[in-house]
Amino acid sequence: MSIATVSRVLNNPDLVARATSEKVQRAVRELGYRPNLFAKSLLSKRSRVIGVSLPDIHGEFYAELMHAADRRARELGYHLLVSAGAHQTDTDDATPGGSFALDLVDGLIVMLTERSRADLEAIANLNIPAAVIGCDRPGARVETITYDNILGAEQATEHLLEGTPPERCYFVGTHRGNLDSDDRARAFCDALRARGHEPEDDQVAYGEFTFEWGWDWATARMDADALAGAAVFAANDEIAVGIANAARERGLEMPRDVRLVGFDDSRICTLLRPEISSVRIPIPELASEAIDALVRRIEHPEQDPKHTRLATSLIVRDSSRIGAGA
Amino acid sequence: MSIATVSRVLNNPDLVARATSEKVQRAVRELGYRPNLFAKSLLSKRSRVIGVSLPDIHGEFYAELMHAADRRARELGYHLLVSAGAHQTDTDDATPGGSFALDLVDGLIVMLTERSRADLEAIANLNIPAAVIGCDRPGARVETITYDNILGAEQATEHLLEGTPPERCYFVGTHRGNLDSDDRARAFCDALRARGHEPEDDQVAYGEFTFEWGWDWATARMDADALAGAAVFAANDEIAVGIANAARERGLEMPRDVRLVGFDDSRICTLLRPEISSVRIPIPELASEAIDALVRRIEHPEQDPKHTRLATSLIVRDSSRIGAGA
DNA sequence: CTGAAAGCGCTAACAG
DNA sequence: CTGTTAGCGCTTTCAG
Repeated sequence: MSIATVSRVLNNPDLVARATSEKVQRAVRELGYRPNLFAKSLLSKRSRVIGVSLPDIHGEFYAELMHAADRRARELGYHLLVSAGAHQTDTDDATPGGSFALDLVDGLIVMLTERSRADLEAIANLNIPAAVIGCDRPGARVETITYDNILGAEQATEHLLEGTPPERCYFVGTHRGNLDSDDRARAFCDALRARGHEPEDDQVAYGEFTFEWGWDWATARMDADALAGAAVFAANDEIAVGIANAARERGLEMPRDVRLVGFDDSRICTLLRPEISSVRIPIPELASEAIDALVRRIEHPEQDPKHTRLATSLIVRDSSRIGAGA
Repeated sequence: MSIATVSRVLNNPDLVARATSEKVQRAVRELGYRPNLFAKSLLSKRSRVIGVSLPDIHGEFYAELMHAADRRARELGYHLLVSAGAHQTDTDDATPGGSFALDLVDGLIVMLTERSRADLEAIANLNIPAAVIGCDRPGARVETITYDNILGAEQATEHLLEGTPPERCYFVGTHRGNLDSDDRARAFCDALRARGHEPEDDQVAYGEFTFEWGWDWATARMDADALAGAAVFAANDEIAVGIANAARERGLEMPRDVRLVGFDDSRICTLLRPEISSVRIPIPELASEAIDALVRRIEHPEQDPKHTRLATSLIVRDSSRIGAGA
């Protein structure tokens, strides 16, 4: 019985006689034989491993995304190699450990959150099948999967504008240059302009994606006695929670004195009282679309990259509800 | 210039003349040459990839653990291949995709949370370097890293007993068979017994690690008018938050009417008002100890496996503080 | 110090 | 249908 026959039994069972096939299969089972993947990959140039490069993003988002991505990947017979920030080290001086993963992996999913980070071009130039989450540009030679920040932010702002005059509406974001926050800020401003109000400088604030920043912003406004009667759109839920807690500490009630909407629709929104309105991002879909897109790129490189954008949707809860006085 | 020389330049630079070495290095840079990892691994039997198998645990814990593990792994030149539940499929009928990862990986980190899941023996029998988080047994042929549930639960219970009589103390856990919850329940009961009180059946409840279960448990107790004056130790923070919200809904105040301690010290504890006392697990240490242990096992298989147990510590906040009336 | 040659475990092409 | 052979890209003897 030759070694080639064994290989055939394992890969093209039809090319081999029933009798021999069964004999081989039995032997395989008894000896606990398992083909060496390195040898296999050396030949096929495929590892069935997908690399996932994430920024150092907020815990819950990361966990949900990875969970769904892992699920979809294993359905398709792939495994996930993760790293936070692998992509940076690749574009910088390539450390042995840093560039290492690229050669092991059939393709790369990169989540981009900053305008300054290595952009789509750089990723396309890696010359490896790639799918980018969170950033798109028509004509890019990589798959892109985004969520519609503008849509969600528009809905949130319109909702606030229904019960609050434009000059009393505020946007509290993270630093300029963050792709999500910038989009949301823009949609917020556009919605105000559509009502004929040009946003003042102090209506749009830039800080961090943290509880503390939300708290500090709200505290500063209250010190100036300028929060009561306002409607606030926070660029994520952490900021929103900071604002909510600061407001309550000072005796302001939601939605009576302050109306509040967050972004991400994370677990915390329904754990606080009142529950916090937020814009939902379909994270599981985001993850599985990214996996599907990348696998398509890996297995059918001849097809043109697709650019997918997922809808977001405002979930209205008591923190911003009109006529839900305490 | 021969191919062997290039190999030497890249791996044993000292075995080659300065001049040639530099010529090669320049060429490498200019041509963007990168060694094929599959060929390398085929020879060395090493991929510098660590597999991480996680149960489907709560998001935040998972995210923190992975984050710290990734960090430590890359410091040591390894990459992380994650999957939730890969280990089950390996012990069950080995699907092509399921068993696949084992051959690619230099070692495996498995987090165990259930008594019924494939245990330490099964993992040791995989015949691959392994480190287990969350479960230990003296003499096991794998590295184990655990956190001291007993210590933290003891501290929590003692703290509650300082201000509340033993017969008014309650433990609210997840289903029996969960390693963490069972340990914490046991420590709770032992602490009560040490005060001469044998815990009643209704003082220890088993449900799920969810907000809803905490809410339901608290609601049922309040329906029986039996929560006021109680001190509750919840097996995780989600349960604790459910209890906290249910209690507030019915006008009970913490810590005046109910005292509450959770477990995990997650973000939510400091976002709610009052802030929730909780037992802290040192997740980053847990992750890096696991990586270190596994890498030790991979690189020095001759050494005996170590069994590490990390301390936990009670963080007292307003939800349980004695004399912190509302 | 450098080149030639063998071989890691597998699959694919080619004979038989 | 099955065995023989070549070779994937690298490291490592072994000569020179």
